[in-house]
Amino acid sequence: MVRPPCCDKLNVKKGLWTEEEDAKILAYVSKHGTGNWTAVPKKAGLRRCGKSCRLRWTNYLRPDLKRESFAPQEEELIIRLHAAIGSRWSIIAQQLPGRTDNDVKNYWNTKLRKKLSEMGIDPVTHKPFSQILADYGNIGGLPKSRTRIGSLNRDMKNAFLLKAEPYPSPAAAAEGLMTTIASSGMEPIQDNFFANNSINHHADSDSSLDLLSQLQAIKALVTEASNYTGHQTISPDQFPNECSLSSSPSSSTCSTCSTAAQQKSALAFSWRDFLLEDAFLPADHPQGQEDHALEFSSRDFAGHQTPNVVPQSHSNNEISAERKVDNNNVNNNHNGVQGMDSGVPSYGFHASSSTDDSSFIATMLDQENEMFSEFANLLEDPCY
DNA sequence: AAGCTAGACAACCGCGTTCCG
DNA sequence: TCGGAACGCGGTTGTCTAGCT
Repeated sequence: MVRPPCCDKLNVKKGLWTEEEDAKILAYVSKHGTGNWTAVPKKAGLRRCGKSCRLRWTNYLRPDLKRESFAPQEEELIIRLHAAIGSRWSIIAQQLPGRTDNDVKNYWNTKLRKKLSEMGIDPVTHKPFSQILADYGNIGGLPKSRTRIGSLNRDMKNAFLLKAEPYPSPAAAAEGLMTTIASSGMEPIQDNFFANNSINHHADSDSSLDLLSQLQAIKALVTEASNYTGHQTISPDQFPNECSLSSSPSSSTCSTCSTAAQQKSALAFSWRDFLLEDAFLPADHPQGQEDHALEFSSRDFAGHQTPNVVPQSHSNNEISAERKVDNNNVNNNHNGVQGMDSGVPSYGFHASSSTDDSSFIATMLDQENEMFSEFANLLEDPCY
């Protein structure tokens, strides 16, 4: 690959940025503004690639960046958006004021992916692992993708072979996340979006959604979020660490929530709330009746509000210290989502106690190995 | 106390898209 | 219309640090 001209010099510095370099970037931007990043290194007196300068500014130095840890509601929104549009981190980040795509991506890779895996849900497809394995039995219509299978392997490993499981059981893990959902008061994604749009989404939902559909998904989800926060976009102030659906005053004033949606209580959450609706849902499982207004264009997103965040100046250490506080807030909210199994399709997977795990894992892995050997040729991806 | 490991996050890389002459 | 430069994005890697043995 041909390096960009700005990076063509052998003496371009790489690696972590120093405070001096940061100061130069800040001084330059405050004086000249952003843009023409290729000229920045020279004008700012930096031995850095312009691309690196832009990245440093975008991901770290920008004054409107939020430094605090992700709130449960932000977490929830990320999960839902990821379920809707996949790893379009920049789009997801746009719905999280003060967060960069890099932030969201890192948070997903380090926290959320693992959390879903521990719940027995494939973070790529948002389906239970057991169901994906079952899909292999009907492999005829399955797209060949080593990536997805690799992900499955990796995430199943996370889910079942962790040496120290943070949760006493998958059910507890699920409960922790479900409680997060309950506190956010949001609706299941498939009810509010997929079920109401004639989008043919399959296991590989990422590729089956066109841009407009993705934007619609975001719109619906963000609208949902704002219904509970009472604001158009989500700002830091709108994310209390703890909240309950029942006490959310704005839930009754929502303009786009359907009656059916409003009738849902916090106790109505189920496993499938985290899954993409698909053809495998039991026939007797009626989809949501909500009919969210989705008549808008992609322009709706162009006017995304810029967050009004007070500029902050943090050192790396400060940020690290702040972020380390976060995790406790995420799972400490076990405020009584009971009856996880009520109304929950099992998909052949049962959140089990630890005593059942070994046999369950063995069964799953045996099944996986069997299918891999049987369909090895199909699983070969010629692209690699 | 030293070494090891895993988690968190910053930064880089490669590629696709957009812009502009 | 075309080609090069700039920009933006997503995946991946590197580095630092805290916790554990």
